[in-house]
Amino acid sequence: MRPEARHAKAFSSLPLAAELLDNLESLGYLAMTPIQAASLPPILRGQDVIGQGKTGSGKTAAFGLGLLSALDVSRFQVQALVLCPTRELADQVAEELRRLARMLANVKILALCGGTPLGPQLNSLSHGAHVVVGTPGRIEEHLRKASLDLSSLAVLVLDEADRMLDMGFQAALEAIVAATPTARQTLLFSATYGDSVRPVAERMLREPVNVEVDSTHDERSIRQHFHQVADEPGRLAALSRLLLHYRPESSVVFCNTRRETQTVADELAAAGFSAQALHGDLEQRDRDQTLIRFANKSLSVLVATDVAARGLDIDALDAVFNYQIARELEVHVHRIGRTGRAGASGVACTLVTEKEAYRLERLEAFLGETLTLEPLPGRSTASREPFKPRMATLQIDAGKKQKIRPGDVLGALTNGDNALSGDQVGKIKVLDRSAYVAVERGIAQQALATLSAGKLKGRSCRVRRIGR
DNA sequence: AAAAAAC
Repeated sequence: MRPEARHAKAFSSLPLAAELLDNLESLGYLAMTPIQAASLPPILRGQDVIGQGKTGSGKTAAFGLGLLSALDVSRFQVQALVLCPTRELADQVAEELRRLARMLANVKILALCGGTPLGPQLNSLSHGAHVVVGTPGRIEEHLRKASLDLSSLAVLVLDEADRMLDMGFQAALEAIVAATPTARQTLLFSATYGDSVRPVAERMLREPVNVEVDSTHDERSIRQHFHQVADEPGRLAALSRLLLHYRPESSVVFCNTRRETQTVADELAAAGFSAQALHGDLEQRDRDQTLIRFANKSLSVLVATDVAARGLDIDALDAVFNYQIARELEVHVHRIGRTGRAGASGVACTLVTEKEAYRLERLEAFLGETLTLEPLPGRSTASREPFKPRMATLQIDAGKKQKIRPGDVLGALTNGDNALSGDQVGKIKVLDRSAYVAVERGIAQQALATLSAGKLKGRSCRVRRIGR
């Protein structure tokens, strides 16, 4: 047991249903994290809460347990809505809520995001749901079509609340909030809150309780380095040198534009790195597949816009590289928070040109630390090879491990996730070095997410890399 | 001023 866990409070001290407590125990959630211990009592009393806690501090379970406790499962109406700023985050939150709700009978949790066909969503909605997790655009569209009824909503959650409250989401958010009862409970959660969001937040909430736990990242677990580069070609050379020096198995490179993300990913791939781009211009199925390959460790370097800055929960991310320094200071905090999660150590390197020096100064003031430019590490990277992911193994039911190769078809499995209906069947096929559920009856996308989460109708299914 | 999010 970790020393700080000694005085931590147990979930059993809260007025939670026995099914929830049993499930928490089976999930290995022993004690509450600080943000859970501070926010759950007011949440369970029905109060509005503005929660602030560093990335990976357990915010999802905090509001998740709150909203699940507020459900009346016998009423088949949408009683809780969670809004997220990216589709990937919404999917991840829905998955975590399903994990938390596992032992509650018949709780229906639906993810509604753009980039996926409307038809299946309309069909699912017609069968009813208790909890909806989604992105603003698609939720607004369902409201316009009257396919989603929020008049019985009891709990509204804004995840990554400061992003949800900024200008770009304003119109959609207002339309959605207007469709909910004013008597609802409203919960805001984020690692950062810019100054501009406070007044907007105050208007949405009623006498909110402010819960704040260690506002930013854990400085001890993330080593930050700043390196000066002369010009744009110098940036790419510096990045490739850093990748050869640290040789991270999994790392994210953040760029400030989609275009640059694509260029850098292409250049790295041409130089022999296992790199792919992730940004909002890509098809959703490409975004999903890239993230799954990254999680499976068949892809080593993810070159991304800030679509991946928040929430993205990939464990064992060794390093974050900022190709440019982020435009917003809060975003920098979210980006580097992708590494060093759950106590693991991580490194965050930021490339800075002379022109961007003023951003470094602002960051210094924001973080309240002295940030010094260091020379690039690793004098002798010339002879080093880029990190290459190896062959993967597939393990089903903790049984015999199977080696998998590109093109292999491993057989059929029934998918038991409650997001899918009936007897939809997918074949596990291997593309590249990652396991993949082949397209059959158009369910590939959801089946993919389920496979990577390790759930296939009672079977535990895990994709691992061999060696090292 | 860029990114995200709707077809």
